[in-house]
Amino acid sequence: MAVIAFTNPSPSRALPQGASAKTTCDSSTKKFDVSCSSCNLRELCLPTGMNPEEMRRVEQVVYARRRVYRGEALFHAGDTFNAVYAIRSGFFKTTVVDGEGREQVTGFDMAGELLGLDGIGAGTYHGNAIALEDCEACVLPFALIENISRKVPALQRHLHCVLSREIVRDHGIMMLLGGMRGEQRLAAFLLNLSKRFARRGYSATDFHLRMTREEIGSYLGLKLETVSRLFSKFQEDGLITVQQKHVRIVAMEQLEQLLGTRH
Amino acid sequence: MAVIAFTNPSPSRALPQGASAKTTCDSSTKKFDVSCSSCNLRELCLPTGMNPEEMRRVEQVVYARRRVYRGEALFHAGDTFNAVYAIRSGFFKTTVVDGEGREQVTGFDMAGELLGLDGIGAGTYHGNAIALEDCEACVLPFALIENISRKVPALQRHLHCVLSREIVRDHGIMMLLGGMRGEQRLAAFLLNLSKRFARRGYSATDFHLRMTREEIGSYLGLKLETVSRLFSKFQEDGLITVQQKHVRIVAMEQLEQLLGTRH
DNA sequence: CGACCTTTTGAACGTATTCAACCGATGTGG
DNA sequence: CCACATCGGTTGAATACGTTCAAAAGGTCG
Repeated sequence: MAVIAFTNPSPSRALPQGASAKTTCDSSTKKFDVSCSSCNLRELCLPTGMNPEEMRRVEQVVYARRRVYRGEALFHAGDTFNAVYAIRSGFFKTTVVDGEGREQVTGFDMAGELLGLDGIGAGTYHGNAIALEDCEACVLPFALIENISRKVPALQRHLHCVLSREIVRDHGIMMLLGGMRGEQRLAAFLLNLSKRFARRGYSATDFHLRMTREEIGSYLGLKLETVSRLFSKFQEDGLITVQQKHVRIVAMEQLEQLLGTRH
Repeated sequence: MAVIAFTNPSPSRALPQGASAKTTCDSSTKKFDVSCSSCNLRELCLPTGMNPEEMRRVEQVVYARRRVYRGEALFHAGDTFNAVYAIRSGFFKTTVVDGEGREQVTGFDMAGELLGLDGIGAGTYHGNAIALEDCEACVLPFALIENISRKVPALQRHLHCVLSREIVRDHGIMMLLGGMRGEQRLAAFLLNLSKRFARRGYSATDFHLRMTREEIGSYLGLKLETVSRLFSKFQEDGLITVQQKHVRIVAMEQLEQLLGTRH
């Protein structure tokens, strides 16, 4: 039923018919029985307060699931944009590469978050989404989202909120990169991860970093050596303990205070 | 006719009836005869390829115009979100302020660009929009945009593109802040301004900066003294000439090459 | 004209980078 | 199963870049 998505009912200029094959015929992409209503990421992905009929329609948006193994890309910059992806499990990084080949990590994304929104405007994805561990994602053909959101205002609103929040999130990162010292950047990063893990039912104080020091550095506008030094310093100062990729936040309060200090 | 906007036909959760007064009764806000079709910013603001009937509906979105004098705010962070604004004339800066009172400039905006998209998600604006000179903006009540975009797919698509492009723009700034040296940041800034002025029919090489060194610095993650020094250096190197706020790009090529050099 | 704001420039300082060496964990092939 | 190669991480020392503090000049506006 969901296949009608690819007859592309929207008047969009950037979603050629033929291109859908790329997303749908991928060997790792599988159709399945949709049941967003029973998905435990429901409250992260979906609008609230829909009636059963609306819920039924919104579930049509989820066309398939896709497995992505560690190191593989969910999509690359320049790929034709057909769908956005909702992460079901696993951990991604998103990156952009500029004309000179400089790569920058723009985000780390976990279950319940949406990837690919940067592709709507140009018809091709602007950045890359790379799996940092084995992942599973729901494929949401964007033409279908647009189509159904015309009929289900709750979905329309939800989409707009998600897009807007992405902008707000980016502003937060700009603030971090533009105005904070290394210490504060790393503190902000750890606290942000902590909050998001907690929201998903994991420990807020004890977690496993899935990205390298270099990736953290790229995200925070620091070199990997600097990140490493800061981790060591935080440990010496009794704020955290680190062993390789395992981090434990020992003094959450003080970590938060770090953000408050001027320069 | 456009007044129906404020009967708020959408099921949105964040647009209380009463709040509309704030936007509409402002002394500087005036109703007027809409004519997007004859506006010379048409191709910047509007979707292309609409039929006359669609055009008529989309024009309903423009509820009023608002004058904002230099130094005044179009909106402040925390204000109730009701509308996004299309800049008709003038120059704005957008800023965000974090919990500790640190302010960061997130963008400089000129004619044809949209402000306020950061307010959709939370129902209140996330940042401030301050006029850097006397400005005029079209008031586009967001409930109305959502309503009409349900019926005019071209508008829906346009909105999504605008939101997505804003995300892409922010990623560009993150890249700039995260991975470039001061020199490159300022070069990127000047080239970006140049392109946008050119697009609007102004000189690409000769323009007037409407923001202070401090605002440029905040935007670029540099201190005002550094910005000043970089301007001087660029002048010594024969890339530009500067006198206060007037900039002339002398060697566009070399300025572009600056972006290409590693660190 | 005078007060104030913005900009420029200098000198000392501090933070993060660079280069380099080393360690530890992981994974592969003999 | 161990040796070896590789990758990621840590740490040190020298350096570079941008900041900070300070002073003064140039503009702008009442």
